[in-house]
Amino acid sequence: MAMHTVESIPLPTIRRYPSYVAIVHKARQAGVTHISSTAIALELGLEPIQVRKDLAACGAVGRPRRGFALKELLKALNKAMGLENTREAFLVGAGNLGSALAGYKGFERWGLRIVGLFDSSSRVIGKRIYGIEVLSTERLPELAHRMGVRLGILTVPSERARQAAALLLAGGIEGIWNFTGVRLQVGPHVVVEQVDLAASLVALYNKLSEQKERRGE
Amino acid sequence: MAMHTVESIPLPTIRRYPSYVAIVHKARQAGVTHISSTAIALELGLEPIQVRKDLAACGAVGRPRRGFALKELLKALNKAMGLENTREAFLVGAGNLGSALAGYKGFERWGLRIVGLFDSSSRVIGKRIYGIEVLSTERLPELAHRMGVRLGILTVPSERARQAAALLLAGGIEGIWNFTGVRLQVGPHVVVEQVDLAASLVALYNKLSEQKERRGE
DNA sequence: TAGATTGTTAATCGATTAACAATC
DNA sequence: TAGATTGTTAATCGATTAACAATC
Repeated sequence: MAMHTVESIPLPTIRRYPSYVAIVHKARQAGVTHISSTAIALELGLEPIQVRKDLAACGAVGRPRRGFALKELLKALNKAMGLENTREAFLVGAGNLGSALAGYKGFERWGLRIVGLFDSSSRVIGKRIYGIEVLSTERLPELAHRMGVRLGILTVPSERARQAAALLLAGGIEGIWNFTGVRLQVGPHVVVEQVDLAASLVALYNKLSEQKERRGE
Repeated sequence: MAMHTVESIPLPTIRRYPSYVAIVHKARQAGVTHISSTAIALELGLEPIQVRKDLAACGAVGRPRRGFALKELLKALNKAMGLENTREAFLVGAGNLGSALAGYKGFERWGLRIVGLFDSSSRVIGKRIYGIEVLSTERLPELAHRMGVRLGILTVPSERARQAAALLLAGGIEGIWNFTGVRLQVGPHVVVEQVDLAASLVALYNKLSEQKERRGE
């Protein structure tokens, strides 16, 4: 069967899609049926041409003078983001950040469901956090296989990052959402998305000082 | 006084600096005095040439055959990141994520001290979170001015993002670390660093499916 | 000395932005 | 129709990567 290869969408474009979705929802609630790239750009502080390029990438088609039909646009964006099916994830490290993520309802909207919490500390194991019991990390690999869970969320202290990642890999996990600053060594079968708060903080400092320099120290 | 303009460092480079610092610390504990770009690259999964470019940008100078002196390198990195002085921040939105950030000790290492917690919900106001009392958001602008706080951390639900940002701006804040998905409209005097978890999650999905495609569906 | 490593200069690559014809 | 908006094709820009001479 000849499968026509879908043009792969640049990652920076993909990252902007959630904010486009937010705008589309807002427009829907305002009662309109279409939205132009200009309007989206204005709202997000982007260039209209960039919005059009991004939307073209997901296959959305607009109409001159009207813009993009909200319903169609939403469908195209969701499809491009891979939000058609829900994904289940295990979270390792039920500390402050881990608990916060486990308690955050908003991820359901982005197709993520946290179905297991793991920790290595006996002070936490057995407790319930937002209705989910915290299990010993020892049980992770077997459960991951049995439940067919493919995503891992890593929120352990950085000293334990490697160790925890090893458990996820042993469980056959395919993708890791890594909130530790540690760069993980994973094989070619596994992908990692890094959320690096230290990097972000330092970027903020830099923007601040650049900005001050711009207007004379 | 003729001030020689410092070459501004690319943001992607700045964002990698914290992970370089982590490697340098690790090397120090291992008892060595120098480290090569090759060694750093190997550890982080980068190209040696990129590491050298990055290190050159912060003014670090290495020696052929030896690499970079850890002590000097650390000093140069810290300076480039602007970590010489500590920065105080107010956090708005003492929910799950906000509390987690307030409780995270690791930020001190990156020069950040959270000195005020604010929330609009009377169920939270007056409570103490990790030793800091949660105050009413109403008091934020005045306190920010009085205490000279210049950084704001935004962890409110997205519906209240604009409103909370307005309070920070009223308080004369210069930089916002924004954990809401909402793109804030701030004037030219204020910088925003976005931590967009939805964007990150969607990027992870994309990497997953790209990866699967690469090895035949 | 030989060879590993730095640092500079040039080439490549990918994303953003610009220009403009097509369209409703 | 006139004019706003799309979408394509080309130009620009910035970061990454390559090539290689300099250095210890």
